[in-house]
Amino acid sequence: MTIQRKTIVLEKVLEILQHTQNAISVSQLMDKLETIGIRPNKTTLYRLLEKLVSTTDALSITLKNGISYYELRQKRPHHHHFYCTKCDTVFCLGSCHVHTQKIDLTQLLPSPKFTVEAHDFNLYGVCESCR
Amino acid sequence: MTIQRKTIVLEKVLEILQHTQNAISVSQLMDKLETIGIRPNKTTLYRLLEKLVSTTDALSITLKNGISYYELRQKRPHHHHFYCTKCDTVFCLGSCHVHTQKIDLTQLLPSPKFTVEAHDFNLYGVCESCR
DNA sequence: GTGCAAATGCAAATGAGTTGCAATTAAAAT
DNA sequence: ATTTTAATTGCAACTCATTTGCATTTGCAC
Ligand SMILES: [Mn+2]
Ligand SMILES: [Mn+2]
Ligand SMILES: [Zn+2]
Ligand SMILES: [Zn+2]
Repeated sequence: MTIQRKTIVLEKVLEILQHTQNAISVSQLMDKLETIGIRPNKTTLYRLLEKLVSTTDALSITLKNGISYYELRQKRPHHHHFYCTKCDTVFCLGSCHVHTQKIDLTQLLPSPKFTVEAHDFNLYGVCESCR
Repeated sequence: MTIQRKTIVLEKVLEILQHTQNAISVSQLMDKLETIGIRPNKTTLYRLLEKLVSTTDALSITLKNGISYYELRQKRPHHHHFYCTKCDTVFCLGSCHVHTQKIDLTQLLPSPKFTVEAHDFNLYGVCESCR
């Protein structure tokens, strides 16, 4: 373990992740970087995001379109997402209802001997500006 | 629209889908077909499943591993799934808590003007027999 | 039997994501 | 300041589920 090198790409990616309300995909990220004149190699970008996830600075969610979207953990506690099928934007939702409403997942299981390690919950539909 | 042809593959696939408790992937389906001596072309299988889905006889769920799992609609009303990360089995869960507990999704949205068309909810963990 | 749409098979393409490996580069050690 | 070392980058090739094009086969209707 040594000190992680500072890079322009890392800085800009963090900046973009900080300033967006949404979770974003690699291709959306590449597009945003392109608008500020940065065209990173996609392997580099995947590796950077993988590192952010492994250090728990970021998390990724994967939707049923098979695409992963990334966001910084620091921004919000555990919550879920809304995917707009028109504009492909992934909006963050309010606090997870499973936790706020203390929903007992055990009673949904085929057997109480199942161990639940994670859950995901996604809404699909059309966002305000796409209506 | 004409009458759909009967085929051995279709019959056997329906039979397998009928008799399993779980939602199954194309590769799991091919494995099961192979044990009864049927080795269908994978394109054919994909097309068959796509047809079952388009006629609403079946539905597919896609998990964060990027793989789609299929099941017959007639078997159960709307519900969600548990994915065992050890054996890759997708178990069907009890009735959807969003409906049974009348959870108001609107309050989770960034704005009430969002239109929710669908939701999915998946549990990930270890099943009874894999513990 | 003939005609025709449905079904099938094969190879090639797709597309997100990954991997191997060689080339760069920044930081640490000298 | 120069060398050493390890992190970072880029490129091409690869993976793997799924899709597509296209030519061939097969049931069903007449
Ligand atoms: Mn979020
Ligand atoms: Mn099910
Ligand atoms: Zn949650
Ligand atoms: Zn539900």
